[in-house]
Amino acid sequence: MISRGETTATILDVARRAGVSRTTVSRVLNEPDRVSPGTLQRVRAAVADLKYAPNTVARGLRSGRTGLVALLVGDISQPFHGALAQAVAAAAEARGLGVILYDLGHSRTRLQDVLNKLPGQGVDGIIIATADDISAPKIRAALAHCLESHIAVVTGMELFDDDAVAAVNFDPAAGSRLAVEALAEAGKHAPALLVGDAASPLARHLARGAPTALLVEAGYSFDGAGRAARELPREVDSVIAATLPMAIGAWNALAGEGRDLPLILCEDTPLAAHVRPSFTTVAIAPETLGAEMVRLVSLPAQADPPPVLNPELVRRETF
Amino acid sequence: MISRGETTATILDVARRAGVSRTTVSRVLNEPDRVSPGTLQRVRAAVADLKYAPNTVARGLRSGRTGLVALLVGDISQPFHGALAQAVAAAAEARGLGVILYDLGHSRTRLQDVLNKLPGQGVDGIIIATADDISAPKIRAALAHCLESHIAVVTGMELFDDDAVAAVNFDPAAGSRLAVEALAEAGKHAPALLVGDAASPLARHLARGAPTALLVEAGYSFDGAGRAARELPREVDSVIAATLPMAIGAWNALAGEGRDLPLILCEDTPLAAHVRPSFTTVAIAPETLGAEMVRLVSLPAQADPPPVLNPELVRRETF
DNA sequence: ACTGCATGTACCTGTAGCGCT
DNA sequence: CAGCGCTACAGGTACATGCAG
Repeated sequence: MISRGETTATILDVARRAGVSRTTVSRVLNEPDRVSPGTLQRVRAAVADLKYAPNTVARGLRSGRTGLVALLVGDISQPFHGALAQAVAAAAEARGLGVILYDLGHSRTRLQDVLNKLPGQGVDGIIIATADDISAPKIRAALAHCLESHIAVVTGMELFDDDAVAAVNFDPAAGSRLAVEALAEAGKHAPALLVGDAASPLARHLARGAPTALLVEAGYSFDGAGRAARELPREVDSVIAATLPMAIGAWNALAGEGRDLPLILCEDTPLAAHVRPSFTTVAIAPETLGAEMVRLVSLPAQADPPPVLNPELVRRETF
Repeated sequence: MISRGETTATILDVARRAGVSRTTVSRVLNEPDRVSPGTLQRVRAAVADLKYAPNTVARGLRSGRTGLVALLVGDISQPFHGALAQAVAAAAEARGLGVILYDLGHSRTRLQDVLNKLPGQGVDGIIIATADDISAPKIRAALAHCLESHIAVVTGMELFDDDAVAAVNFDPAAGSRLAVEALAEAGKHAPALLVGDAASPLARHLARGAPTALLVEAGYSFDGAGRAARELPREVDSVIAATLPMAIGAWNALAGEGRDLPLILCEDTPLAAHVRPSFTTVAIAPETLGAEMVRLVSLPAQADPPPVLNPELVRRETF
């Protein structure tokens, strides 16, 4: 049924068919203003006839831009990262960019390996969408090499102070602060803050916004959060959780013990609204984050500072 | 991208430093057996000295292989697709391949657009991990074009009978059959089968394995499944659901009406085990599926037929 | 003539810079 | 200057050839 045989058309085929040179075809594609209407039309007809699509590999070799962006996520199987990847893919598509996916599994050595490999891969930009600590010297060195190779680098939050690396202007502390305030208004003054890795920048940011909260490290898993929740001191009267799986794990563990503490989740994902119970969140929509990351990565290095993104409190069943 | 003469060495720099020709350096990298031990060592030393990494764009242009595989998913924000993407990324990494992510949003026209673009993108393979109908003539034509361009194509299940497109040897009907049998043993003989899109191959496969079940189309969303569940006839005594969000939506809707029907979910994802209630599944682990897809896509076209993957019943709280 | 190893050169497909009309 | 073409690349790999033993 599906047959093979013909080969794909090159720019030369189009040029011959339209009776022009390769250069002219190239111009029709890249600078149409500089081509006369007549040739424009003939070339475009030839392009359509032959179903010509420029070979991005060849283009990349000559121009130095591949139209590819690397997306580095901590763990793509987590609901939030899935939603974020979707947003990034959509925003990238809108700008004619492709997205290469790298799942880090929260591993620092893996991050380092990937960063070392990327300059040779010919990507135009790197989006680091992990909340893990990436300040190790070897990682900094790898990042520096990427920047030397003129690859734009963007992080999802302020991971370290370095002007060369753009960061989305979103402070997780604003979210945890909002959560603490909302809980306080409801008379809850002793929240626990459940984070995956206490040493991670995300955890430190969240803790900064919730200085009164009891910081608890629970790993990123359901079970870890469940165990941590069961060991929460009696005086803890509410919970702020970093990720949805952790929130679910903690909630189920507490419910199993008959403890019904209000809980606020610090990330937004469609699932949070639809699981039972649905989770109250303070967060930024993944769509917003993804779009902003892609915008930053495709921007010239020293552009105006990114706009501040403020998290929003969405009340649902857990608080 | 990579600027010349500064930080990034080319194969010519290595060749000069080692006192050999470019060809020899190339061979050291690609066919080390064909190089004498002495030169091998000298060239490798030069490579290390200059921290040389081959430019994959240039390599791709000449060799026609880029080491990139396109992963087309129906909706990456769905938990199952996230887990699958993770598995695919891991398996690809193990074979030295990169993964370009395309989110289709269950749109046929989007699939068509992507397939039309891929031959020019220089990908070596395409993994179609959607369960949607892809048999439209225009899509077939686009697929044919990909195959003509010597791009390997793999689907996650039998989407149509075509030898040129490899498919994972997994029959969803085996899963739904298993589900029906398990329910029957428990005295449940009138299950409803909740699918996202009744016209999709997945739905048809599942229906084939569960001919006695009432087929209900619910869209892929929580809410759609909830509405569909509320309208289930009284005689329905159990539910088989295609996706986790649908299972959650249906379960919550039924619970809201005090109806407590046993439910079996036909896809596996970590979340299924950890939400409350945890969902009984008949499925194949995403890791297995992902690994198999990558294996098939990196195989020569007419290799031996893929091994049969059999779904497994995992009992949890919903049945 | 056959082997083992290295070299030379023609590509792969576009785009940049400059030149011509 | 507008409109288009020529040619030299970009950085590798395929293939044919060269040259010892």
